[in-house]
Amino acid sequence: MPVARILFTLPLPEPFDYAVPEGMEIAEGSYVAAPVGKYDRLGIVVEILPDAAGEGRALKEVAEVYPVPPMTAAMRDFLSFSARYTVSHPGQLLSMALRARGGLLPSPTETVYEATGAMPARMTEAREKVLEAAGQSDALTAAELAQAAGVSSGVVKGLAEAGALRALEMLSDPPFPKPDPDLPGADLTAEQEEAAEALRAAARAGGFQPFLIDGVTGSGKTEVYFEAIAETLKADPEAQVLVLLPEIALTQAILSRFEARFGAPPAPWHSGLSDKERRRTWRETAHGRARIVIGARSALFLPFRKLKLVIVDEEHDGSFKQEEGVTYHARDMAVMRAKLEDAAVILASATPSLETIVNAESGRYVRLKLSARPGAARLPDVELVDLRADPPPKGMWLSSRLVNEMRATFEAGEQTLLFLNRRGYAPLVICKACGERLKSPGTENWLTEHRYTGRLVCHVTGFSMPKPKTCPHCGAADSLMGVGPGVERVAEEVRVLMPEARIEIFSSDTAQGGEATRGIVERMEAGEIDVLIGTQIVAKGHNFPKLTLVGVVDADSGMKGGDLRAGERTYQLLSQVAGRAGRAERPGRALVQTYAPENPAMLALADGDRDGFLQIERDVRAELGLPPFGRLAAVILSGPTAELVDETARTIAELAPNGEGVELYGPAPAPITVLRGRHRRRFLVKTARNVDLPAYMAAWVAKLKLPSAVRLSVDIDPYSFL
DNA sequence: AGCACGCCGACT
DNA sequence: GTCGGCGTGCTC
Repeated sequence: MPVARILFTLPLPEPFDYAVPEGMEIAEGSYVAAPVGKYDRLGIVVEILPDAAGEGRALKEVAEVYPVPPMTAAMRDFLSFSARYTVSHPGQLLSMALRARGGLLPSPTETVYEATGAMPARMTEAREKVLEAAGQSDALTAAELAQAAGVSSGVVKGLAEAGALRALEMLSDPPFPKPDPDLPGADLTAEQEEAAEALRAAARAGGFQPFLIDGVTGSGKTEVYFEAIAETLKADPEAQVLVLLPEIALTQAILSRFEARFGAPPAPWHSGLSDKERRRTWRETAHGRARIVIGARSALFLPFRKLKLVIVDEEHDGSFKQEEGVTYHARDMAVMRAKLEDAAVILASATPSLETIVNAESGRYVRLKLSARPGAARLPDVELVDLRADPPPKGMWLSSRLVNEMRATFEAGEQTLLFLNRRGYAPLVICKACGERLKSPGTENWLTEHRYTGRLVCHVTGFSMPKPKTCPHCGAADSLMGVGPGVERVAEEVRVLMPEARIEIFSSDTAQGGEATRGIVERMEAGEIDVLIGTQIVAKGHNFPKLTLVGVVDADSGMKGGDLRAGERTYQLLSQVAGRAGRAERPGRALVQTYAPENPAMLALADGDRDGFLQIERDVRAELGLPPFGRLAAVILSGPTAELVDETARTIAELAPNGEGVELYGPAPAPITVLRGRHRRRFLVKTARNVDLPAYMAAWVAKLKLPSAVRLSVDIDPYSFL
């Protein structure tokens, strides 16, 4: 009997061996169930050993082979690579690829009803309503039909018995309609056509090839990559395409654009899907029938049969970084997946990340530049406001220059967006009597005053308390004072300066959940808001036609603050926020308030000189040996008490292997010091570019024996490290 | 992951 | 005397 070596979706130390019963159809990559201990568990066959391998061993038998085409070797390689790269267990990566277990079995069927045209012998009001509902839409189930007609499902049954409705068995997860790559695409400009042709040529040639589409908003990036999709689908009738987007960009609008171009909507994959929708997309992808899949970062782990093209749109977007559990960056993993699949990969952005720019300039990626189309929104004129020359009055934050522009904008019936990346009223509370700075318990984090809720909040740990009447340090009454600007305070200032304007705050405090966010966005679109004051939440994918002025309240705060990507993000944020401003006939302007107008990064910003700005960023990172010129990983320890975690941190620090070109920093409190009652400490590991960082991390972790209450997680390529 | 086995504290 | 806490080890 042959032996199947099976990797399970369990944290077992290695794949386990099972006997393959006579007559069982099994292959490498087969999805199987086999007994582990008491239960049958899900796994995949990673290897089939010859008959002799089972001799003299008491092996259990494979219980079941699922009727799904075996996982491809490329996908299995991708999972192994990802497990090694992220310093995670292979079984954990396999679970990520098997998120929709229902997809392993054929689609269930359901009974649906359609009108036969015959009238029942006895007609009632309820029966009429059902027949009317049945005539209006495609076949519905009894429950759906009854609900549409507002009657009980007994009426439907009665009509079926009377011969007026016909029962049909239908798949409850039907295949997706086939996209048609031969439908005509958009008319392309010469520049777009040139880019599209480069992509089409790659699709025809096949094989791994990475591209960057580097084009400003409105330059037609989507139309250009649509051509790559069309050519890929034409070149091979089995080829599949994966399009990754940030979760928030997965809107009906983008699905409609795909449908308009290919005559059918793509198969969707994101966190909001129901179980049914999820298993449908999974099954259709695994069988190779879903030809275009559009999804958020986790779609990267779908088991395609023949993946020939991967697109990462908005590749700079921070939400491609998975921060919990298995931490990965979907953009980087997408490139690796494409490589293992021998597929083309297209990264697209108006503000590419520095990593991607460096790859493009070194020639690893083919760069396709798209400039703005005539008539499309232009990037706004950016003007620096020197706060040393035009300081706001004491306790205020807006310069006279900015206020004058805001008034003029308001009088013209246009909108202003003020950008300040600080939630709440004031980022610091001090006591006028004794000078005490109020901090979050057990940390050095300042408490932020939130007037709206009347509380003091720690934005790092989530600690919050009502604002005390007296100073907790010296006991003085009414002595606590908020220092520095937050969006609430700037809103207060605008209310005083422009009492007639309609003002709203847009931050994660005022826009909890999609509902509230949509409300603000709709009011802004409808012109019901004159001044919107927002944190970085405003940068996300909105288009406000009447927005013509963007004011950056404190550009300096974004540039410092210990976060490696702060400068880069400020630039991206600003060009995105500012990019929303204005139309062709109403050009936008951006006023950027700064105390350092001579700072080269600020000057590049003012000139709209993205390449110059990136050059500065690149020099800084190269100097410090930071990504993409070096590698970073973080180790996070968490446990029930600070003492236990600190002690564990000291022990594991001593066990860190010495490595050439490896620097270890920490332990230090993690960016989120206390999370769900667990205290966290963090190490940062910085290595030279040529060091195998995952191997180093794995070697370190393997040596450790932690107290059971302490958990350790490794974050390769950490994104936030304030 | 789940589960069994096993060794110490307060209960019918 | 036992019920049950979770630390440790095992699953082909």
